[in-house]
Amino acid sequence: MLNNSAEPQNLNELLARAAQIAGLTLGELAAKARIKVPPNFKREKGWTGQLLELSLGASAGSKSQQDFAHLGIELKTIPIDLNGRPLETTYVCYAHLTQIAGIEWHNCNVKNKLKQVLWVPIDGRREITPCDRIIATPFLWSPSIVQDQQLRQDWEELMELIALGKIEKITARHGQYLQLRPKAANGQVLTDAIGPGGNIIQTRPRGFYLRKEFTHAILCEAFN
DNA sequence: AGTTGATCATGA
DNA sequence: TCATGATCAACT
Repeated sequence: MLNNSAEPQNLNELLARAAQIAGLTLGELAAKARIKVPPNFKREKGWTGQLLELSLGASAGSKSQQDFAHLGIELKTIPIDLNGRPLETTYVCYAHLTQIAGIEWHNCNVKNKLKQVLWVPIDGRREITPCDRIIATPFLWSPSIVQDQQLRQDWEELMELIALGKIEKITARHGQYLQLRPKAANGQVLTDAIGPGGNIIQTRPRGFYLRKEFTHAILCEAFN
């Protein structure tokens, strides 16, 4: 998907653009971008996120940093139901499983990614065809002191297990707000990780995800 | 293979 | 019914 939209030069420009797409369907926004909407997301799972990047002028190709790096803002679409509840967990970033010495909460990818997020809630009910799904009101969010602490606690617990070579003991049930789950093209993909004896083992790549409970709280305070 | 964008689909 | 574990696509 090509990025033919100019980057917003400042925060107001970005927020103004975001406000303008509220209420549109994905079909209407796709028409503006001159791209086709898939009948479902069985194959193009990240299509909505890419449409929004394109429409809001996110800097494409800039990996491992925020979508709007010059503004320090990350863009996240989030599928919701009629009650405004999240339908899916939210991917944050890839989890490094080796060479984690020196990585602390204050300088980790999770904290950096979530410093400022432009959330774009979208009616994601599966009974509605992607073309007709309506974009709700986008809003800017930064973690509160409490939220930062919640994420930090889970992150530190997970990272400690990883550092102790217990990656294979970690399941998605760990962490109250932040969880670790497989993140790869398929189950055959392997990457290095720390083994039980401090040796290097092969395991499935993992990613950090925000639980629905956490994002629901974010949505609630935004629309209370 | 790594990392981004995520949702799918099956077992519990 | 729903979360976990698996998977899909693009790009590097």
